[in-house]
Amino acid sequence: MSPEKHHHGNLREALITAGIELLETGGLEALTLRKCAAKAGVSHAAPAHHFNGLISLKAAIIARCYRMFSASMDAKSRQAEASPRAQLLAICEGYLAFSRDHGALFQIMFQPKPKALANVNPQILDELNAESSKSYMILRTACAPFAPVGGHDQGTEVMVWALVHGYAVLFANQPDKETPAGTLPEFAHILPDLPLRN
Amino acid sequence: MSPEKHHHGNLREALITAGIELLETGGLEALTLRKCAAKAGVSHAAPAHHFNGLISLKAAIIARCYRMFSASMDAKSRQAEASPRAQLLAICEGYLAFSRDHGALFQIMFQPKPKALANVNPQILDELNAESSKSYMILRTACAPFAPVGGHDQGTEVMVWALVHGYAVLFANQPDKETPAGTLPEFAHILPDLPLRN
DNA sequence: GCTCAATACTTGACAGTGTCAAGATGTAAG
DNA sequence: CTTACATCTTGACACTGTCAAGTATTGAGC
Repeated sequence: MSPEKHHHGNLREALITAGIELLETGGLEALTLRKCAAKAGVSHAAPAHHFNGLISLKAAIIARCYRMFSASMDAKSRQAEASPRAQLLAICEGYLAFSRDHGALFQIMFQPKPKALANVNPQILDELNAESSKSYMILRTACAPFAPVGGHDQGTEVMVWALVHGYAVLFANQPDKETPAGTLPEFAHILPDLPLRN
Repeated sequence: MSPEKHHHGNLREALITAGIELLETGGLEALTLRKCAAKAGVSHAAPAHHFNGLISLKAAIIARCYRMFSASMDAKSRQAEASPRAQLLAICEGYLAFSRDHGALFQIMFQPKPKALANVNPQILDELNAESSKSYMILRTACAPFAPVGGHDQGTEVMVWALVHGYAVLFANQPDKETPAGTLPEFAHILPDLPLRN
């Protein structure tokens, strides 16, 4: 149970940290099992004893990314005033700030993970689902004060999520890319006016 | 200039077609230079004479994908009535239908392509930009009848694009994934009411 | 018809990648 | 001390993209 167990200490966390560093500095395709192992100072096959292949390491990395993601939204939320609209905008600004400041992390989080996810350790998968649910709950809570869009229970959160995620993917996440013609409106200008409940 | 030039004929187009087939059947990571070459019946190094590396083949594939993408939106547009709202919804339905029916193509189209794009043949890059601009113009035309959202010139098209793209990425493109809690509202229900110009 | 240069393709190699099998090494319990 | 076990290393394999060198086909000039 002690953190200093064997040769290395806690290799598991070191590999996740190494992976995030690789992503931040080199982008999506810089993430490699062997480079993570080298960065952690172990041999190329060492990770296999902690992660069920590359896909499992990715899942563990993504789980930690979701924690940073939630923190980014929470931080903006705390800085904003308490009105529902200000809170919702703050959540979205946290969403967009993360996609801007941690582009590669944002990409791997929402990159479609194919059937390969079936091979990952159930414990890691559970943690991943828990963290992503937590992030979603932040958005959902910020949407709760507003009347349901389109008369559908999940209408507001689906609309806001799609809007902010599309904005992030198309514009915020790609620093160079501008709107095909002209300047880009700020997100606050394209978020529709949402009437409050009741 | 004749289409039957050398051993193979027009290997260039055959490689693009092979790549699209690989994507459709095996997903993003099934696309491989060597598999494309094998599918076209040539040796593994043959593509190098037509494409400046894998990234150039990808760019050429994406250009063809944009053509299919535009066709999908155009088809829905022609089936719909002429009212601005019906036309805009039809364009979006074409957008979503493509993301559903050609998930891997949709993914590679909007996958963030890193600095590597600098290495692709300028001619291929021009074609890619031309095709993606054509697709964007379809959306822009459908947005034109509506008053600018947020008082910004590009407000409407940016809002609609972000909304439909986010919806596609988060829901339509991932067949299994449902909204985290409950059922998913249809896109028509989350597209806000947009007042016409003037 | 022949020569010759250019184009299209093949073969072979190299450094990477993920993954597996087998062995070595340290840890901890009996 | 011994034994079982978790951890890590070494080595191999197939696969990837890319490069260098060689071969074959095409087409133009004469």
